[in-house]
Amino acid sequence: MQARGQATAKFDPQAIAPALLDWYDAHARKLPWRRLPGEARQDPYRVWLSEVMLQQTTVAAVGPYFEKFTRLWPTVGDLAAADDGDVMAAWAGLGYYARARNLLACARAVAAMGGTFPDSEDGLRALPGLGEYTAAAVAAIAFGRRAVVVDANVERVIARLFAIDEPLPAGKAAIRLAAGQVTPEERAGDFAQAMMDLGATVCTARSPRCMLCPLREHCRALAEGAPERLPVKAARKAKPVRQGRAYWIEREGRVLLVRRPGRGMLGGMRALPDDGWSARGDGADAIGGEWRGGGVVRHGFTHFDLELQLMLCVQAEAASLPGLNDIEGEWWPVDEIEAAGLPTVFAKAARLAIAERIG
DNA sequence: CAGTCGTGGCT
DNA sequence: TAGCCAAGACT
Repeated sequence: MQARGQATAKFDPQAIAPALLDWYDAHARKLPWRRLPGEARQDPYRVWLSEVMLQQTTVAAVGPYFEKFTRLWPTVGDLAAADDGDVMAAWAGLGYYARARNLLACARAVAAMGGTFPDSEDGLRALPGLGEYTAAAVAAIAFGRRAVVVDANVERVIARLFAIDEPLPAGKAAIRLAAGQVTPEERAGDFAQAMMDLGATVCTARSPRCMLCPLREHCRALAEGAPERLPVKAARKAKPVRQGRAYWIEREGRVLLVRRPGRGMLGGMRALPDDGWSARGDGADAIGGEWRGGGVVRHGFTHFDLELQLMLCVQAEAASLPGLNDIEGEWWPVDEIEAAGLPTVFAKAARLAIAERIG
């Protein structure tokens, strides 16, 4: 069964960290939130901010947002003092908006503690938006703590190294145990980042580049011949398609925008009025006036696909629209719609509306 | 445990 | 193309 001639005899958990750290010293990705050459340790604020942004989000997507946030709010105290709407608008397009709400709550909690982040895993874990992963990551990367950092990259690398084929999420316990066995006492932060670099560039989900892997001699899954098979994951449920309507109500070059409730789908974000496709309604569907269809926006969310029918009401005067006064909103200049901070689904709808109202 | 919660890129 | 996937947290 040793089709590729890899020696399982070399399987040695103690050899993994040194080999990986050597590889990291030579191949670490240079990322904006990593310490600069000569810096002993990374700024906890920047580590925390990047880790929250990177939750379920790619490095490429995070880059511009990290630059924007650190430019607008260089310290956790600056962020704590920021206006909620400004922060939500700055987050627009990055997704999972509960992260932005928790980000502000966390910044304010830290500010209330004197502006200094807790330096222990337990202390960090108690902050809003920091779960098991993020608390461990910040503790290790920013504070040099020996913490076992397990994200999807680490799960994949460990599942392959140890040939753990118990399906996730049930297999997380075994993976975490194994991760603890290979996490070094020193340089735990570098080790965590090395595991994630390896997972992102070499030990990838689809077609792992095992020929380039510094741990190939230590990998049971490779020795068994099919590393891409791991980790095993439970099948996903099919996504339903939901229908909805959004309303573009414009007069004198301004469009009516609303603020969505503070929790739930797109919570806290600026938006177009809609008919309740996301379990809410703002009354716009009851407005009388001259409406015309403006095309359909298709947008995929995590657990459903949306077909959003855009409705346009451009030339009517506000006073002539029965029911409009029932909506709490703001008239936003259409020319500056990019600055409104709309989530992507509504940004798509706005682009379509602007194209439609011209043609 | 299982559902909720975005988005863009890759295969 | 359609599905899969990503530095998860929260309820």
